[in-house]
Amino acid sequence: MHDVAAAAGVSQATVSLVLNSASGSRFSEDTRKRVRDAVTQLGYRTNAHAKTLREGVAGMIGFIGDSVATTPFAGAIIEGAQQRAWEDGLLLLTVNTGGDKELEAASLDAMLSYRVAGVVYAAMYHRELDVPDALTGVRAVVLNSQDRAGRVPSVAPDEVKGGYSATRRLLKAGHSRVGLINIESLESGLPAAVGRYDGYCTALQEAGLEVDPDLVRFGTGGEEDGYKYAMELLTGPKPPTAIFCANDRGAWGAYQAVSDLHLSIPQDVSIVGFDNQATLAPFLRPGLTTFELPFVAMGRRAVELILQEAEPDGRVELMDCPLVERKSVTHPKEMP
Amino acid sequence: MHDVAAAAGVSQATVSLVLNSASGSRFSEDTRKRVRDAVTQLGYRTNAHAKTLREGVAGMIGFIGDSVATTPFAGAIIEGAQQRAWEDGLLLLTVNTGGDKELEAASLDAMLSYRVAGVVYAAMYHRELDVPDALTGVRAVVLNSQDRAGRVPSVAPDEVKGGYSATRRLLKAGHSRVGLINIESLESGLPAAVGRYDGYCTALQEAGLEVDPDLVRFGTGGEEDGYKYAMELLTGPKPPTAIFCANDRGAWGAYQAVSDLHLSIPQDVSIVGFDNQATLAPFLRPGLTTFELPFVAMGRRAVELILQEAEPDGRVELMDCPLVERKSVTHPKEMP
DNA sequence: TACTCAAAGTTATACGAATAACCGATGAAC
DNA sequence: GTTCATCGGTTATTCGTATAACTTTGAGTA
Repeated sequence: MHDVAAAAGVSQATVSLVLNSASGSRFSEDTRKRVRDAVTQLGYRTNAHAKTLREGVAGMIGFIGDSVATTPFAGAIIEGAQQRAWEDGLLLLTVNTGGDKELEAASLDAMLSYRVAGVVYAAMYHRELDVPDALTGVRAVVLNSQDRAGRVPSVAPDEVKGGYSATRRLLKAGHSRVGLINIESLESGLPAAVGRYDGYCTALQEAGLEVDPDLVRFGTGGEEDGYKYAMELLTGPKPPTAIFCANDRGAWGAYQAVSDLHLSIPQDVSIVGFDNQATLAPFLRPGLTTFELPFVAMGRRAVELILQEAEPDGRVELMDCPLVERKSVTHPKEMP
Repeated sequence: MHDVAAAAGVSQATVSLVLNSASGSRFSEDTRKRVRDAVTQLGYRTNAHAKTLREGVAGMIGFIGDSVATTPFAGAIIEGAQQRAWEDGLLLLTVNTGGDKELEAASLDAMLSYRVAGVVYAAMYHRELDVPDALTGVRAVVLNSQDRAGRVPSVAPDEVKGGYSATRRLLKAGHSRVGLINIESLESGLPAAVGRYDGYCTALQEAGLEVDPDLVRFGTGGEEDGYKYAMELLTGPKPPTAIFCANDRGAWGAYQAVSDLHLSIPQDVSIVGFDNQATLAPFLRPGLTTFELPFVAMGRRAVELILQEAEPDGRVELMDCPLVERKSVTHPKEMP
């Protein structure tokens, strides 16, 4: 900047003021032009560190993920966070810890050394977690999970509503025997498993139907469980006419079971998935009707909370999972 | 740091020297203890910007990707880059441009303002690209692609060797009629399509076999093409006993075709894929033998090139695609 | 006793930008 | 003819750290 000042024949302060002050009338047009010319000619670029040093806080937001970068469907979470950050001219300083607590602490430390405006602490899957102590000193948001201690605000998908909507989708099509293949046991405490089950029950009860334990299965989220339990349900005494698979991988297994039974989707059995897994759901035949985890929206929202002036509390903000309509749902056979 | 100095009853310089100097014998043990106590008591954390300001270059590396974060199988590329960077204590400043050239230029500018130690310019898929001008002023590496102008060094998968190895794998199993379902036409110029085809031809010729155009198909990379062309090849006059699908999605389609023809993999036809797509290849039945794009290794290598002292040239560094052995290959039927 | 040397610190400065406070010249108002 | 505002800048200082160069003290040595 001194070089620019010298080249333009003005003082360093003038350069700074010309480049930054919004109210442009402070200096003569001639001077401003000389400054700008010198800038382009010298290829001058401002030093963000000097600026940060003076201003106290950097134009960066820290993003710590456990395995977000390597988890296919969660990469979008970074995308959303980064989009929103950039709208305010901020960059993202990202670290993928792979679950390594030591790396987590060390990199968080490094981020704080860079005086980031805040830290997004993102998890690969929705759960309750303990945030590192150092996080409580900064503006922080837990993403796709919730702080067990309830001190840090968080943004997470609304699993209950998701399970409710998925079940509603099938009920609305006319089904009254709706199976559920869940991704985990309720004892696991996994919000996705518990919440989607809750939503399922609520939707049924609201429609005046009972929750039939014979129609509910708890697996481990793999497609082999989807296969096994779909097989069980469909070959049972009173088979369901529709199945809500609490994840797309399970739905894939269910597709294979339906195929092996020489039945068709959706004519013989309707299926709704969950996750809208990009590499799977659109490519199944027929395309899988499913619900999307709002990764981009959640990433955006988390950054937004950091940018907000308001003092954060430990509130959990739940976001809707939108329906992605494809071809795997229709009305049951017996209904004309 | 001044506060720490005051609390410890020493000068700021002493604090700095105590905290940073490796040769510890400069100060008395007593003083050093007082300094360290003051640091922990005050919760002092060094200001990286001040440090950078003095030293000229930041402990950060810029990472610009077109859609890397949202492309499922390429997230690993960030992972690798970040791992390697962290080994030298550096953080990654990441931006996902989504192909937006304006955003790309602006964010690159911001990165340079932060005096990053270098910039990794990563592409979602392997191609030839034009790097932004501003990149030539910094230490930069093109990742998963190549600089058309040849000025910036790059790291990319060795497609030719990949195609060669895949074909070899089938030849070694005893097949002599090996089909190829490619992901794109040769005219597309797509390195993955051209390279894998080259490797395929080389392997055949090396084995004394001719490249039979009737056994080669060019699709667009979707599973529907895999289905269609596998169907064509297998119902043709002289069907292949093995097919090399130049991507896993195509292989998935081929699986479906084989199933529809009431044939079995690998008994009736062996299949080799490419990409080792995490959400697909391990879950097909039987598991798909395929080749892995070395994303983590490439990410690591790119950062390594930036960290290296050596003055970079425009060299293209090709990295091996390792074989991931599963269950979709065996010897042909007629061979006992 | 005078001199050297090591130990244990301290002082001063630079990095690059932002900005509060100041300053000189010109023209208008009273 | 003095005052006073305005224009168009400049000077000086601050942020937090690293480090070259210097100082002080005390012990050892010739």
